[in-house]
Amino acid sequence: MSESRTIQSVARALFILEAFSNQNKELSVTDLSKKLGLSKSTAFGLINTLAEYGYLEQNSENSKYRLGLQLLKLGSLVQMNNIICQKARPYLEALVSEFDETVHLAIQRFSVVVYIDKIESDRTIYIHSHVGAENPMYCTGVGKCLLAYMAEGERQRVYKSYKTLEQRTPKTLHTFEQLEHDLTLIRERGYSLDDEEFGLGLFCVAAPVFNQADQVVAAISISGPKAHFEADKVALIAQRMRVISQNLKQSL
Amino acid sequence: MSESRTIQSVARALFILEAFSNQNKELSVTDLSKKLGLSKSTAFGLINTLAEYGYLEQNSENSKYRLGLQLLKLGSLVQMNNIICQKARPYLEALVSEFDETVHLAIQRFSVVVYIDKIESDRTIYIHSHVGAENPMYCTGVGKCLLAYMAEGERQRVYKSYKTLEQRTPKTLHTFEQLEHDLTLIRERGYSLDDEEFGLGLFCVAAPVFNQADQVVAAISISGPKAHFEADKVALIAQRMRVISQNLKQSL
DNA sequence: GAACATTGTTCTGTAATGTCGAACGGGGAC
DNA sequence: GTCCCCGTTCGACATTACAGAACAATGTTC
Repeated sequence: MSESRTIQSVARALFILEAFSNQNKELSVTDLSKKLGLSKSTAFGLINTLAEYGYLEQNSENSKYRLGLQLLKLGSLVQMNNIICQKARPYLEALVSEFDETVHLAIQRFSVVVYIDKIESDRTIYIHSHVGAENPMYCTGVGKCLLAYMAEGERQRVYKSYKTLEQRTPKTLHTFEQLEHDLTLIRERGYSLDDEEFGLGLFCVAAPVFNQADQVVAAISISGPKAHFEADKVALIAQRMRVISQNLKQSL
Repeated sequence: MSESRTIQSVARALFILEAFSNQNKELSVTDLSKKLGLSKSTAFGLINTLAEYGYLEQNSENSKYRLGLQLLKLGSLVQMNNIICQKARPYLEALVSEFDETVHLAIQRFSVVVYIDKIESDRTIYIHSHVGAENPMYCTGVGKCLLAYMAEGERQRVYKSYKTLEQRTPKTLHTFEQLEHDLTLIRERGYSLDDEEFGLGLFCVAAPVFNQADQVVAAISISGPKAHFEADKVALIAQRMRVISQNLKQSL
């Protein structure tokens, strides 16, 4: 839309926040000024403002900055305000306690999925997703679910945004024909499977979440090491998922 | 410190984010411009910038704005980067599953406690705290724990920031003598109790979390309806808490 | 159904504001 | 002690964000 009226200093401040990551937990003024191509004093002004209001915090030992607690507050506010999160939480908890695998709740945003809730199982270690993280749609359980049930026109727009379907593993569906075929399958049985398409050794069962108008608004998934997912267990999970999907529809 | 170099437009943008709350999930441009005393066009520019980068989202139905998913991402990043959260999580989970009451992890920030993690029990409904939320120190289990073990000088500074100790319930410790007495008690037994001091019907057991240098860095608590906390159960909880406190010290 | 009110959004001139470069001051490393 | 590097402050310039009015698009009222 109107990228016209974006306020420079605000945008720069937001870039500063986004410069932080798991790899860069702490950044100095000079780090940030280089990263954004700003003068040190400009960066300092922005950083100082963010710090003043709790969006950044300064480590008193090395005087570097890290993300502040204010973001925790706002982040959890987002989650609480999200009606889908609220309604789905109990079902996610039930899934974890029944199957002891990590569960996710995800929604679509542009051409990717965003995880909006997650409960980890104790016994899985190698899923390093997190709330707020983004992943491609074509190779994840939740993503394929959302693709399968979204409006045709919108799916085409998502497709356009993919130049190619990067083959993350040998099993990744990397042509649009394969993908479309899988989506049909998903619609037929009401749930999606990700059999090492996103990562080797990773298995995932996902199901769509509809609102009362029958539009997909989210997807839930349960994922873990492939070894844990024998055929009959998958069938059981799928059945549970379908029930959850139906129950959730009533309340959305 | 230097409140001097705060950049106006950035500060205003942050105020916009902070205008949202549980009561105000969605706000319009005019709402926000009035709330901040800005012209509509100024507010629009700021809002538009925030929306551009995912910090706000526009509801396509009523064209109002709400907090965006980018905040979810950053918020969860804060939590992940926080070493205390990471280390304490498993213990919190163990507490929930053993006692089936809501647990919190909190740290001090200026003169208040901030909850940095929380796991809810199914059976409690009336604790409406949330991650990122702030509460006073003198009348909460975690707050008193932190007060009890912090450096004398810092405690005095916190005291100074309290004009009076607002008596939230008849049981709230509302004089500094009462409070100091309780803090001594806490140090003696190694845990704190909040017996309807914060809210009627609410009981809470909390314990300090130390780093290896023996400084309090956080506190954990388990809280719920007073009726659930009989004397022998409290004793058991306190014992568990002490063990957790010791174990955590090793890893911090 | 037309007049109205109210909203989000665009436009434009103005001056306040954010920007940069340079300089300051403090803390380690050697 | 001397160096270097970093966070922080200063000052001058012009870029940038600001307010107010105008516009377009909704929804409301009679």
